[in-house]
Amino acid sequence: MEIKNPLYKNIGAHVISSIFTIDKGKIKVLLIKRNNEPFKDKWALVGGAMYNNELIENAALRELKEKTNIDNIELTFVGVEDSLDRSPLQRMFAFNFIGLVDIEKVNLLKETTKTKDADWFSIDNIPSLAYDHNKVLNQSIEKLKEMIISSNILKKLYPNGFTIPEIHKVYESILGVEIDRRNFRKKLISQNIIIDTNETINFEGKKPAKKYKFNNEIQNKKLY
Amino acid sequence: MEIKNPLYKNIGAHVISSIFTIDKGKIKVLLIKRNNEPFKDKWALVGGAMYNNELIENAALRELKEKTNIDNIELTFVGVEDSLDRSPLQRMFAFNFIGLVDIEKVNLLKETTKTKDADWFSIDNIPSLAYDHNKVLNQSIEKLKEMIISSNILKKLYPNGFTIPEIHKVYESILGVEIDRRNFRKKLISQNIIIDTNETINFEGKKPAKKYKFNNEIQNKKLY
DNA sequence: CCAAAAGTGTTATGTTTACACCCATGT
DNA sequence: ACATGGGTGTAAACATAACACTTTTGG
Repeated sequence: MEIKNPLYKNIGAHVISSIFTIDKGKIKVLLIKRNNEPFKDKWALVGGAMYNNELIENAALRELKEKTNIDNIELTFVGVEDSLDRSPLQRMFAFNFIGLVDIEKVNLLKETTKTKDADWFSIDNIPSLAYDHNKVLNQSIEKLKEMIISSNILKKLYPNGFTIPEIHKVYESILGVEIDRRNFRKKLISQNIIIDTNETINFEGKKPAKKYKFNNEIQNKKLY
Repeated sequence: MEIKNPLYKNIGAHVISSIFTIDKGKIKVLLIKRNNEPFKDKWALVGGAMYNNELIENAALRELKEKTNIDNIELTFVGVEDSLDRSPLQRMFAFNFIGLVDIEKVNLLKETTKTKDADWFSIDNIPSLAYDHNKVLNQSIEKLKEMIISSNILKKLYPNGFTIPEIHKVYESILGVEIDRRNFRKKLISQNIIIDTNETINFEGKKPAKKYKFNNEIQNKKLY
């Protein structure tokens, strides 16, 4: 039994991933430069068209691997775009995801048959992107703000530990507010969210800063 | 320019709405009994197939109106189901929504050409449903739990006011925890989330209870 | 020695939790 | 008059917010 009425089919789907990282205390997103029409030579979020025999999230993971070499990543679903004309070829849904990576651990492919470049962009300096990717990225940034208030994210962004001034700066820049240094530190320590490693590293200051790690026993605690 | 590769198309979409209401202090969901194959005579959430020239949310609103006569309702997107075999006919995404209605204001259609019955079911007594609707409903209930901790929901469920014992019971039953009566009341009043209307009505007790209404000046305050 | 960032403590205020008795009404 | 649910207050624990000086290091 097959559906004959064309009103009910002939839709496709894009999968789009906003991959974020922290680079020297600044939040950045991964963009690729397209090598094919449509939008040839435009920067874009990482993604492509889903095959109709694969699951949405698997399609997003496959595209990520093909176009950037990133794998072993957890994706979080953000939402769907469904304007009728968002793609010039036919109606395409866009399923949007967020991923977080440690920039040190990524072995980024700069070129593939479908991409001619790939790079990290500060989220306050994003060029004009292909398709509706600027809109999609804004939604992903909003979602990231919701996610960052949950302590879990520390583990994904800083698997090897972090300093308090470092994450303090990240929280302020993502949330867009000032947070008192002393209260921020006190909260993370008194609520056992982070653990002192007894090492020190240099972040931005002359004076080295203590290195902490995320406490695995605390799951998903709301920070702000 | 048209996409030729069948790998990229021939997908359709269902839109599914879990419509909740409060009936005598109990949370209930609206189900319809199907009148057509597949799943003829099975209970199901309200929904149907999206046309490929309409927006997802509009499709959900249209199906709601057609099958239950409910309109003028705000839908909240919950998520997507995408298993390859969730529909017997062809691959169909399912876009799932939540809606909240005042049971007093609904003029429910019990029968249409596509439905032979419609009724409200307590969420702890749900029959076996068509398609993957049991799974979808469970996800919607989880989302409802997230939504109920935001004060905004009071306005939608109780546009005409409510008593504190009434919503206390609803919060306990949806969240599945006990909440101290005194502290619950104190929180809502001291944080100006609700306003005394100086009327009283009977809920469950012999003694009439004070009627309150949601304070429109407070938006989206987290309760728990 | 000094500039620049890291580290630290106290107080006041607000929020949350725990807990027990009286009140108004219908039967 | 009594059973049923509605209404109320206080104290302790905890969380948040505001605020300024000292320490360590590289240059």
